[in-house]
Amino acid sequence: MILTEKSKTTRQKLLAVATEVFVKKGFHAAGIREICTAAGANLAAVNYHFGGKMELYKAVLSHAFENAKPPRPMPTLADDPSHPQEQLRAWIVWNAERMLGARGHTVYELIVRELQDPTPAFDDLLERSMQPIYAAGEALVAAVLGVSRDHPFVQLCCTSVFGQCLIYRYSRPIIERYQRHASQQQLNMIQSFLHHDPALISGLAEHIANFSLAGITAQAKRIGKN
Amino acid sequence: MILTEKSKTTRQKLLAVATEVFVKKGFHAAGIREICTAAGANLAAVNYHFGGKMELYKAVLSHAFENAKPPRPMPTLADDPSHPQEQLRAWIVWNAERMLGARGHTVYELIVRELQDPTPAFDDLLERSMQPIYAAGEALVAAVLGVSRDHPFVQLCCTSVFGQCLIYRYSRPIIERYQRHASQQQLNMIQSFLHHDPALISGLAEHIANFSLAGITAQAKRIGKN
DNA sequence: AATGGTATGATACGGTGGTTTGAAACGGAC
DNA sequence: GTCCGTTTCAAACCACCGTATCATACCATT
Repeated sequence: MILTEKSKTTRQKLLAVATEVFVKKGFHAAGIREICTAAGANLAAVNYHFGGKMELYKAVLSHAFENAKPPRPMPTLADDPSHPQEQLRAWIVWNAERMLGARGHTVYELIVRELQDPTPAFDDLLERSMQPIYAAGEALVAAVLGVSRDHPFVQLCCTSVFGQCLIYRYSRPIIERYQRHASQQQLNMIQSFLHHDPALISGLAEHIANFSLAGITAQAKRIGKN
Repeated sequence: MILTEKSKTTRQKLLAVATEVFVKKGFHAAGIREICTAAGANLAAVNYHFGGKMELYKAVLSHAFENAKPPRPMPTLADDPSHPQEQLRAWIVWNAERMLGARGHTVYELIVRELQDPTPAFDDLLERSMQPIYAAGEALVAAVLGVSRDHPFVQLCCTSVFGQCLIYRYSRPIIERYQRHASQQQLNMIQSFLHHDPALISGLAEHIANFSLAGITAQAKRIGKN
Protein backbone atom coordinates (compact mmCIF):
# COMPACT_ATOMS: atom_id res chain seq x y z
CA MET A 1 0.00 0.00 0.00
CA ILE A 2 1.45 3.31 -1.07
CA LEU A 3 0.66 6.12 1.31
CA THR A 4 -0.39 9.33 -0.36
CA GLU A 5 -0.45 12.57 1.59
CA LYS A 6 -4.15 12.49 2.24
CA SER A 7 -4.23 8.93 3.48
CA LYS A 8 -1.37 9.69 5.81
CA THR A 9 -3.25 12.43 7.56
CA THR A 10 -6.38 10.42 8.15
CA ARG A 11 -4.31 7.52 9.37
CA GLN A 12 -2.48 9.77 11.75
CA LYS A 13 -5.66 11.46 12.88
CA LEU A 14 -7.16 8.08 13.55
CA LEU A 15 -4.12 7.04 15.52
CA ALA A 16 -4.10 10.22 17.56
CA VAL A 17 -7.79 10.16 18.35
CA ALA A 18 -7.73 6.44 19.09
CA THR A 19 -4.91 6.95 21.57
CA GLU A 20 -6.98 9.50 23.44
CA VAL A 21 -10.10 7.39 23.47
CA PHE A 22 -8.34 4.17 24.42
CA VAL A 23 -6.61 5.95 27.30
CA LYS A 24 -9.83 7.52 28.50
CA LYS A 25 -12.14 4.52 28.20
CA GLY A 26 -10.04 1.42 27.73
CA PHE A 27 -10.05 -0.99 24.85
CA HIS A 28 -13.46 -2.56 25.29
CA ALA A 29 -15.42 0.56 26.14
CA ALA A 30 -13.92 2.54 23.28
CA GLY A 31 -16.02 2.46 20.12
CA ILE A 32 -14.99 2.52 16.49
CA ARG A 33 -17.80 4.88 15.64
CA GLU A 34 -16.76 7.29 18.34
CA ILE A 35 -13.16 7.25 17.17
CA CYS A 36 -14.04 7.70 13.52
CA THR A 37 -16.45 10.57 13.98
CA ALA A 38 -14.02 12.32 16.31
CA ALA A 39 -11.31 11.92 13.67
CA GLY A 40 -13.63 13.14 10.94
CA ALA A 41 -13.29 9.83 9.14
CA ASN A 42 -15.70 7.30 7.83
CA LEU A 43 -16.76 4.28 9.83
CA ALA A 44 -14.91 1.96 7.50
CA ALA A 45 -11.65 3.86 7.84
CA VAL A 46 -10.37 1.82 10.76
CA ASN A 47 -10.88 -1.44 8.97
CA TYR A 48 -9.34 -0.07 5.83
CA HIS A 49 -6.24 1.48 7.34
CA PHE A 50 -5.53 -0.93 10.16
CA GLY A 51 -7.53 -4.06 9.49
CA GLY A 52 -9.66 -4.03 12.62
CA LYS A 53 -10.08 -2.65 16.09
CA MET A 54 -7.44 -4.84 17.67
CA GLU A 55 -4.91 -3.94 15.01
CA LEU A 56 -5.65 -0.26 15.57
CA TYR A 57 -5.12 -0.79 19.27
CA LYS A 58 -1.81 -2.53 18.72
CA ALA A 59 -0.75 0.30 16.45
CA VAL A 60 -1.65 2.75 19.21
CA LEU A 61 0.42 0.78 21.71
CA SER A 62 3.42 0.64 19.40
CA HIS A 63 3.12 4.32 18.59
CA ALA A 64 2.87 5.23 22.26
CA PHE A 65 5.86 3.05 23.02
CA GLU A 66 7.93 4.71 20.29
CA ASN A 67 7.05 8.15 21.64
CA ALA A 68 8.02 7.15 25.16
CA LYS A 69 11.69 7.51 24.42
CA PRO A 70 13.20 9.11 27.49
CA PRO A 71 14.58 12.66 27.26
CA ARG A 72 17.60 11.57 29.30
CA PRO A 73 18.95 8.05 29.53
CA MET A 74 18.02 5.81 32.42
CA PRO A 75 20.60 5.73 35.21
CA THR A 76 21.91 2.21 35.82
CA LEU A 77 24.31 0.55 38.18
CA ALA A 78 26.82 0.22 35.38
CA ASP A 79 27.11 4.02 35.15
CA ASP A 80 28.89 4.23 38.50
CA PRO A 81 29.17 0.89 40.32
CA SER A 82 31.06 2.39 43.26
CA HIS A 83 28.17 4.64 44.36
CA PRO A 84 25.06 2.45 44.21
CA GLN A 85 23.18 4.65 46.66
CA GLU A 86 23.44 7.75 44.47
CA GLN A 87 22.66 5.74 41.38
CA LEU A 88 19.60 4.24 43.01
CA ARG A 89 18.38 7.71 43.91
CA ALA A 90 18.91 8.86 40.35
CA TRP A 91 17.07 5.84 39.02
CA ILE A 92 14.09 6.37 41.34
CA VAL A 93 13.80 10.03 40.39
CA TRP A 94 14.14 9.20 36.71
CA ASN A 95 11.53 6.46 36.91
CA ALA A 96 9.08 8.45 39.00
CA GLU A 97 9.28 11.49 36.74
CA ARG A 98 8.76 9.23 33.80
CA MET A 99 5.75 7.52 35.25
CA LEU A 100 4.15 10.70 36.56
CA GLY A 101 4.99 13.00 33.66
CA ALA A 102 2.66 13.93 30.88
CA ARG A 103 4.78 14.53 27.80
CA GLY A 104 4.53 11.52 25.57
CA HIS A 105 4.11 9.10 28.40
CA THR A 106 0.74 7.77 27.43
CA VAL A 107 2.22 4.28 27.51
CA TYR A 108 1.66 4.19 31.22
CA GLU A 109 -1.98 5.13 30.89
CA LEU A 110 -2.37 2.23 28.51
CA ILE A 111 -0.38 -0.13 30.71
CA VAL A 112 -2.58 0.76 33.64
CA ARG A 113 -5.58 -0.12 31.51
CA GLU A 114 -4.01 -3.39 30.52
CA LEU A 115 -3.37 -4.24 34.15
CA GLN A 116 -7.06 -4.58 34.80
CA ASP A 117 -8.25 -5.99 31.52
CA PRO A 118 -5.31 -7.59 29.78
CA THR A 119 -5.54 -7.92 26.02
CA PRO A 120 -3.33 -10.21 23.93
CA ALA A 121 -1.02 -7.25 23.45
CA PHE A 122 -0.23 -7.07 27.15
CA ASP A 123 2.74 -9.40 27.34
CA ASP A 124 4.63 -7.77 24.56
CA LEU A 125 3.98 -4.27 25.86
CA LEU A 126 5.09 -5.18 29.34
CA GLU A 127 8.20 -6.96 28.15
CA ARG A 128 9.31 -4.09 25.99
CA SER A 129 8.45 -1.06 28.06
CA MET A 130 8.66 -2.12 31.69
CA GLN A 131 10.97 -5.10 32.00
CA PRO A 132 14.24 -3.28 31.25
CA ILE A 133 13.42 -0.52 33.71
CA TYR A 134 12.41 -2.95 36.40
CA ALA A 135 15.55 -5.02 35.89
CA ALA A 136 17.75 -1.95 36.30
CA GLY A 137 15.94 -1.04 39.51
CA GLU A 138 16.30 -4.55 40.83
CA ALA A 139 20.05 -4.49 40.25
CA LEU A 140 20.41 -1.17 42.03
CA VAL A 141 18.32 -2.15 45.01
CA ALA A 142 20.21 -5.42 45.31
CA ALA A 143 23.50 -3.52 45.26
CA VAL A 144 22.38 -1.13 47.99
CA LEU A 145 21.00 -3.97 50.11
CA GLY A 146 24.15 -5.96 49.53
CA VAL A 147 22.31 -9.10 48.52
CA SER A 148 21.69 -11.02 45.32
CA ARG A 149 18.92 -9.96 42.99
CA ASP A 150 16.56 -12.78 43.90
CA HIS A 151 16.58 -11.97 47.59
CA PRO A 152 12.97 -11.42 48.69
CA PHE A 153 13.71 -7.94 50.02
CA VAL A 154 14.71 -6.80 46.56
CA GLN A 155 11.30 -7.58 45.14
CA LEU A 156 9.57 -6.02 48.12
CA CYS A 157 11.50 -2.78 47.90
CA CYS A 158 11.10 -2.48 44.14
CA THR A 159 7.40 -3.05 44.49
CA SER A 160 7.23 -0.35 47.14
CA VAL A 161 8.90 2.09 44.78
CA PHE A 162 6.67 1.27 41.84
CA GLY A 163 3.59 1.35 44.04
CA GLN A 164 4.32 4.88 45.12
CA CYS A 165 4.60 5.94 41.48
CA LEU A 166 1.66 4.04 40.10
CA ILE A 167 -0.82 5.30 42.64
CA TYR A 168 -0.57 8.78 41.19
CA ARG A 169 -1.83 7.39 37.91
CA TYR A 170 -4.55 5.35 39.53
CA SER A 171 -5.92 7.79 42.02
CA ARG A 172 -6.59 10.60 39.59
CA PRO A 173 -10.38 10.17 39.92
CA ILE A 174 -10.09 10.26 43.69
CA ILE A 175 -7.96 13.37 43.62
CA GLU A 176 -10.44 15.09 41.35
CA ARG A 177 -13.24 14.34 43.74
CA TYR A 178 -11.15 15.29 46.74
CA GLN A 179 -11.08 18.96 45.72
CA ARG A 180 -14.30 19.65 47.57
CA HIS A 181 -12.83 18.99 50.99
CA ALA A 182 -9.42 20.45 50.29
CA SER A 183 -7.85 23.57 51.76
CA GLN A 184 -6.59 26.35 49.52
CA GLN A 185 -3.02 25.15 49.76
CA GLN A 186 -4.04 21.63 48.82
CA LEU A 187 -6.18 22.92 45.97
CA ASN A 188 -3.16 24.48 44.33
CA MET A 189 -1.27 21.21 44.54
CA ILE A 190 -4.21 19.31 43.13
CA GLN A 191 -4.54 21.69 40.23
CA SER A 192 -0.84 21.49 39.49
CA PHE A 193 -1.00 17.72 39.58
CA LEU A 194 -4.00 17.43 37.32
CA HIS A 195 -2.30 19.68 34.79
CA HIS A 196 0.98 17.75 34.93
CA ASP A 197 2.98 20.71 36.22
CA PRO A 198 6.62 19.66 35.75
CA ALA A 199 7.75 21.40 38.93
CA LEU A 200 5.25 19.51 41.03
CA ILE A 201 6.09 16.24 39.34
CA SER A 202 9.77 16.53 40.12
CA GLY A 203 8.79 17.45 43.66
CA LEU A 204 6.76 14.26 43.90
CA ALA A 205 9.65 12.30 42.41
CA GLU A 206 11.97 13.78 45.02
CA HIS A 207 9.61 12.77 47.78
CA ILE A 208 9.36 9.24 46.47
CA ALA A 209 13.15 9.04 46.24
CA ASN A 210 13.68 10.35 49.78
CA PHE A 211 10.97 8.16 51.20
CA SER A 212 12.15 5.06 49.39
CA LEU A 213 15.86 5.48 50.06
CA ALA A 214 15.13 5.76 53.76
CA GLY A 215 12.97 2.65 53.55
CA ILE A 216 15.56 0.69 51.61
CA THR A 217 18.51 1.62 53.83
CA ALA A 218 16.40 0.67 56.84
CA GLN A 219 15.87 -2.74 55.29
CA ALA A 220 19.61 -2.97 54.60
CA LYS A 221 20.30 -2.47 58.30
CA ARG A 222 17.68 -5.08 59.08
CA ILE A 223 19.49 -7.55 56.83
CA GLY A 224 22.82 -6.69 58.40
CA LYS A 225 21.55 -7.51 61.88
CA ASN A 226 20.52 -11.04 60.96
CA MET B 1 -42.55 -7.16 48.31
CA ILE B 2 -42.66 -10.05 50.76
CA LEU B 3 -39.61 -12.28 50.61
CA THR B 4 -40.40 -15.96 50.72
CA GLU B 5 -37.66 -18.45 51.42
CA LYS B 6 -37.18 -19.41 47.83
CA SER B 7 -36.91 -15.86 46.53
CA LYS B 8 -34.40 -15.11 49.22
CA THR B 9 -32.06 -17.82 48.09
CA THR B 10 -32.12 -16.87 44.43
CA ARG B 11 -31.63 -13.26 45.39
CA GLN B 12 -28.68 -14.19 47.55
CA LYS B 13 -27.26 -16.50 44.93
CA LEU B 14 -27.52 -13.72 42.40
CA LEU B 15 -25.79 -11.34 44.76
CA ALA B 16 -22.98 -13.76 45.52
CA VAL B 17 -22.35 -14.70 41.91
CA ALA B 18 -22.61 -11.11 40.76
CA THR B 19 -19.99 -10.07 43.31
CA GLU B 20 -17.57 -12.61 41.90
CA VAL B 21 -18.20 -11.65 38.31
CA PHE B 22 -18.07 -7.91 38.91
CA VAL B 23 -14.79 -8.32 40.75
CA LYS B 24 -13.31 -10.46 38.03
CA LYS B 25 -14.45 -8.52 34.98
CA GLY B 26 -15.65 -5.11 36.11
CA PHE B 27 -19.07 -3.58 35.70
CA HIS B 28 -19.17 -3.12 31.95
CA ALA B 29 -17.59 -6.41 30.93
CA ALA B 30 -19.79 -8.44 33.26
CA GLY B 31 -22.91 -9.81 31.58
CA ILE B 32 -26.18 -10.55 33.26
CA ARG B 33 -26.61 -13.67 31.16
CA GLU B 34 -23.36 -14.97 32.58
CA ILE B 35 -24.40 -14.04 36.10
CA CYS B 36 -27.84 -15.58 35.80
CA THR B 37 -26.72 -18.89 34.35
CA ALA B 38 -23.95 -19.17 36.94
CA ALA B 39 -26.52 -18.54 39.65
CA GLY B 40 -28.93 -21.05 38.14
CA ALA B 41 -31.51 -18.34 37.66
CA ASN B 42 -33.49 -17.11 34.72
CA LEU B 43 -32.32 -14.22 32.61
CA ALA B 44 -35.14 -12.03 33.85
CA ALA B 45 -34.25 -12.63 37.50
CA VAL B 46 -31.89 -9.68 37.77
CA ASN B 47 -34.45 -7.25 36.52
CA TYR B 48 -37.13 -8.74 38.70
CA HIS B 49 -35.18 -8.79 41.96
CA PHE B 50 -33.06 -5.71 41.57
CA GLY B 51 -34.58 -3.63 38.81
CA GLY B 52 -31.60 -3.64 36.47
CA LYS B 53 -27.89 -4.21 36.14
CA MET B 54 -26.89 -0.97 37.82
CA GLU B 55 -29.14 -1.64 40.78
CA LEU B 56 -27.67 -5.11 41.11
CA TYR B 57 -24.23 -3.57 41.06
CA LYS B 58 -25.12 -1.06 43.75
CA ALA B 59 -26.53 -3.88 45.85
CA VAL B 60 -23.26 -5.76 45.42
CA LEU B 61 -21.29 -2.71 46.53
CA SER B 62 -23.44 -2.21 49.60
CA HIS B 63 -23.28 -5.87 50.49
CA ALA B 64 -19.51 -5.95 50.07
CA PHE B 65 -19.22 -2.87 52.24
CA GLU B 66 -21.33 -4.42 54.97
CA ASN B 67 -19.17 -7.55 54.94
CA ALA B 68 -15.96 -5.54 55.14
CA LYS B 69 -16.32 -5.04 58.86
CA PRO B 70 -12.81 -5.39 60.27
CA PRO B 71 -12.01 -8.39 62.50
CA ARG B 72 -10.13 -6.09 64.85
CA PRO B 73 -10.79 -2.39 65.26
CA MET B 74 -8.68 0.13 63.44
CA PRO B 75 -5.86 1.60 65.53
CA THR B 76 -6.15 5.37 65.83
CA LEU B 77 -4.18 8.17 67.41
CA ALA B 78 -6.82 8.46 70.11
CA ASP B 79 -5.98 4.98 71.38
CA ASP B 80 -2.61 6.08 72.70
CA PRO B 81 -1.75 9.72 71.89
CA SER B 82 1.59 9.56 73.70
CA HIS B 83 3.08 6.95 71.35
CA PRO B 84 2.18 8.09 67.84
CA GLN B 85 5.01 6.12 66.27
CA GLU B 86 3.77 2.77 67.57
CA GLN B 87 0.20 3.67 66.73
CA LEU B 88 1.18 4.61 63.20
CA ARG B 89 2.93 1.29 62.77
CA ALA B 90 -0.15 -0.52 64.04
CA TRP B 91 -2.36 1.44 61.66
CA ILE B 92 -0.16 0.71 58.65
CA VAL B 93 -0.10 -3.00 59.41
CA TRP B 94 -3.83 -3.05 59.99
CA ASN B 95 -4.52 -1.15 56.80
CA ALA B 96 -2.13 -3.17 54.67
CA GLU B 97 -3.46 -6.50 55.90
CA ARG B 98 -6.94 -5.27 55.23
CA MET B 99 -6.16 -4.12 51.71
CA LEU B 100 -4.14 -7.20 50.81
CA GLY B 101 -6.23 -9.82 52.59
CA ALA B 102 -8.83 -12.01 51.00
CA ARG B 103 -11.42 -12.73 53.65
CA GLY B 104 -14.43 -10.55 53.00
CA HIS B 105 -12.41 -7.72 51.57
CA THR B 106 -13.87 -7.70 48.12
CA VAL B 107 -14.68 -4.03 48.58
CA TYR B 108 -11.17 -3.19 47.55
CA GLU B 109 -11.37 -5.20 44.37
CA LEU B 110 -14.47 -3.23 43.51
CA ILE B 111 -12.92 0.08 44.50
CA VAL B 112 -9.94 -0.66 42.27
CA ARG B 113 -12.34 -1.25 39.42
CA GLU B 114 -14.15 1.98 40.17
CA LEU B 115 -10.88 3.87 40.11
CA GLN B 116 -10.55 3.30 36.40
CA ASP B 117 -14.14 3.45 35.32
CA PRO B 118 -16.10 5.32 37.94
CA THR B 119 -19.80 4.60 38.06
CA PRO B 120 -22.33 6.85 39.80
CA ALA B 121 -21.89 4.65 42.87
CA PHE B 122 -18.24 5.63 43.25
CA ASP B 123 -18.55 8.72 45.44
CA ASP B 124 -20.69 7.05 48.03
CA LEU B 125 -18.52 3.95 48.19
CA LEU B 126 -15.36 5.98 48.59
CA GLU B 127 -16.82 8.22 51.23
CA ARG B 128 -18.08 5.37 53.36
CA SER B 129 -15.29 2.82 53.05
CA MET B 130 -12.07 4.75 52.53
CA GLN B 131 -12.44 8.22 53.94
CA PRO B 132 -12.50 7.25 57.65
CA ILE B 133 -9.42 5.06 57.26
CA TYR B 134 -7.53 7.71 55.34
CA ALA B 135 -8.42 10.36 57.90
CA ALA B 136 -7.08 8.22 60.73
CA GLY B 137 -3.85 7.67 58.83
CA GLU B 138 -3.51 11.36 58.13
CA ALA B 139 -3.83 12.18 61.81
CA LEU B 140 -1.20 9.62 62.76
CA VAL B 141 1.29 10.72 60.12
CA ALA B 142 0.79 14.34 61.09
CA ALA B 143 1.45 13.46 64.72
CA VAL B 144 4.66 11.62 63.89
CA LEU B 145 5.84 14.38 61.59
CA GLY B 146 4.91 16.97 64.19
CA VAL B 147 2.99 19.14 61.77
CA SER B 148 -0.64 19.96 61.10
CA ARG B 149 -2.74 17.64 59.00
CA ASP B 150 -2.79 19.84 55.93
CA HIS B 151 0.99 20.00 55.68
CA PRO B 152 1.99 18.77 52.20
CA PHE B 153 4.25 16.05 53.60
CA VAL B 154 1.29 14.41 55.30
CA GLN B 155 -0.48 13.85 52.01
CA LEU B 156 2.70 12.65 50.36
CA CYS B 157 3.49 10.11 53.04
CA CYS B 158 -0.07 8.81 53.22
CA THR B 159 -0.09 8.41 49.48
CA SER B 160 3.18 6.51 49.65
CA VAL B 161 1.67 4.11 52.17
CA PHE B 162 -1.50 3.54 50.19
CA GLY B 163 0.45 3.19 46.98
CA GLN B 164 2.50 0.34 48.41
CA CYS B 165 -0.69 -1.45 49.43
CA LEU B 166 -2.69 -0.83 46.30
CA ILE B 167 -0.04 -2.05 43.90
CA TYR B 168 -0.47 -5.59 45.20
CA ARG B 169 -4.05 -5.45 44.05
CA TYR B 170 -3.20 -3.89 40.72
CA SER B 171 -0.24 -5.93 39.70
CA ARG B 172 -1.85 -9.34 40.08
CA PRO B 173 -1.84 -9.90 36.28
CA ILE B 174 1.82 -8.98 36.11
CA ILE B 175 2.72 -11.30 38.95
CA GLU B 176 0.85 -14.14 37.28
CA ARG B 177 2.81 -13.62 34.11
CA TYR B 178 6.06 -13.19 36.00
CA GLN B 179 6.06 -16.81 37.10
CA ARG B 180 7.82 -17.88 33.93
CA HIS B 181 11.02 -16.01 34.75
CA ALA B 182 10.91 -16.62 38.48
CA SER B 183 13.24 -18.71 40.57
CA GLN B 184 11.91 -21.52 42.74
CA GLN B 185 12.03 -19.36 45.85
CA GLN B 186 10.12 -16.59 44.11
CA LEU B 187 7.62 -19.08 42.74
CA ASN B 188 6.65 -20.11 46.24
CA MET B 189 6.07 -16.50 47.21
CA ILE B 190 4.02 -15.89 44.11
CA GLN B 191 1.85 -18.91 44.74
CA SER B 192 1.31 -17.88 48.34
CA PHE B 193 0.37 -14.40 47.24
CA LEU B 194 -2.06 -15.50 44.56
CA HIS B 195 -3.79 -17.75 47.10
CA HIS B 196 -3.99 -15.03 49.74
CA ASP B 197 -1.84 -16.91 52.22
CA PRO B 198 -2.35 -15.04 55.52
CA ALA B 199 1.23 -15.58 56.63
CA LEU B 200 2.61 -13.99 53.48
CA ILE B 201 0.14 -11.15 53.70
CA SER B 202 1.17 -10.21 57.21
CA GLY B 203 4.77 -10.47 56.02
CA LEU B 204 4.03 -7.99 53.27
CA ALA B 205 2.23 -5.75 55.73
CA GLU B 206 5.26 -5.84 58.00
CA HIS B 207 7.51 -4.87 55.12
CA ILE B 208 5.27 -1.98 54.17
CA ALA B 209 5.21 -0.82 57.77
CA ASN B 210 9.01 -1.02 58.16
CA PHE B 211 9.62 0.64 54.83
CA SER B 212 7.10 3.40 55.44
CA LEU B 213 8.07 4.18 59.01
CA ALA B 214 11.67 4.62 57.89
CA GLY B 215 10.47 6.90 55.09
CA ILE B 216 8.23 8.93 57.35
CA THR B 217 10.79 9.41 60.11
CA ALA B 218 13.30 10.47 57.47
CA GLN B 219 10.85 13.11 56.30
CA ALA B 220 10.35 14.16 59.92
CA LYS B 221 14.08 14.81 60.25
CA ARG B 222 13.97 16.72 56.97
CA ILE B 223 11.24 18.96 58.37
CA GLY B 224 13.18 19.47 61.58
CA LYS B 225 16.24 20.71 59.69
CA ASN B 226 14.35 23.51 57.94
C1' DA C 1 -9.09 11.99 -21.71
C1' DA C 2 -8.45 7.23 -19.99
C1' DT C 3 -6.91 4.10 -16.60
C1' DG C 4 -6.04 1.63 -12.32
C1' DG C 5 -4.59 1.56 -7.74
C1' DT C 6 -6.08 4.14 -3.64
C1' DA C 7 -9.23 6.25 -0.43
C1' DT C 8 -13.78 7.43 1.18
C1' DG C 9 -18.60 6.91 1.66
C1' DA C 10 -23.42 5.07 2.85
C1' DT C 11 -25.57 1.00 4.17
C1' DA C 12 -26.38 -3.58 5.72
C1' DC C 13 -25.16 -7.92 8.30
C1' DG C 14 -24.42 -10.95 12.23
C1' DG C 15 -23.86 -11.01 16.98
C1' DT C 16 -24.33 -9.52 21.65
C1' DG C 17 -26.02 -6.94 25.43
C1' DG C 18 -29.72 -5.24 28.67
C1' DT C 19 -34.39 -4.97 29.03
C1' DT C 20 -39.34 -6.18 28.37
C1' DT C 21 -43.25 -9.03 27.97
C1' DG C 22 -46.85 -12.17 28.91
C1' DA C 23 -47.86 -16.58 30.26
C1' DA C 24 -47.11 -20.37 33.45
C1' DA C 25 -46.02 -22.18 38.14
C1' DC C 26 -45.92 -21.62 42.96
C1' DG C 27 -47.91 -20.99 47.72
C1' DG C 28 -50.47 -19.29 51.34
C1' DA C 29 -55.50 -17.29 52.62
C1' DC C 30 -60.14 -17.93 52.57
C1' DG D 1 -60.97 -25.74 45.34
C1' DT D 2 -60.42 -20.82 44.28
C1' DC D 3 -58.20 -16.68 44.54
C1' DC D 4 -54.26 -13.46 44.31
C1' DG D 5 -49.77 -11.79 44.98
C1' DT D 6 -45.22 -13.55 44.12
C1' DT D 7 -41.81 -15.77 41.46
C1' DT D 8 -40.04 -18.23 37.40
C1' DC D 9 -39.63 -19.09 32.56
C1' DA D 10 -38.99 -18.80 27.39
C1' DA D 11 -39.08 -15.82 23.90
C1' DA D 12 -38.74 -11.57 21.79
C1' DC D 13 -37.41 -6.74 21.49
C1' DC D 14 -34.36 -3.03 20.71
C1' DA D 15 -30.12 -0.67 20.65
C1' DC D 16 -25.49 -0.99 19.86
C1' DC D 17 -20.94 -2.74 18.15
C1' DG D 18 -17.40 -4.47 14.94
C1' DT D 19 -17.19 -5.90 10.42
C1' DA D 20 -18.13 -6.58 5.45
C1' DT D 21 -19.82 -4.88 1.04
C1' DC D 22 -19.89 -2.34 -2.91
C1' DA D 23 -20.29 1.84 -5.22
C1' DT D 24 -18.16 6.24 -5.75
C1' DA D 25 -14.51 9.81 -5.68
C1' DC D 26 -9.76 10.80 -5.92
C1' DC D 27 -5.32 11.31 -8.39
C1' DA D 28 -0.89 10.20 -10.41
C1' DT D 29 0.47 8.05 -14.63
C1' DT D 30 -0.05 7.18 -19.35
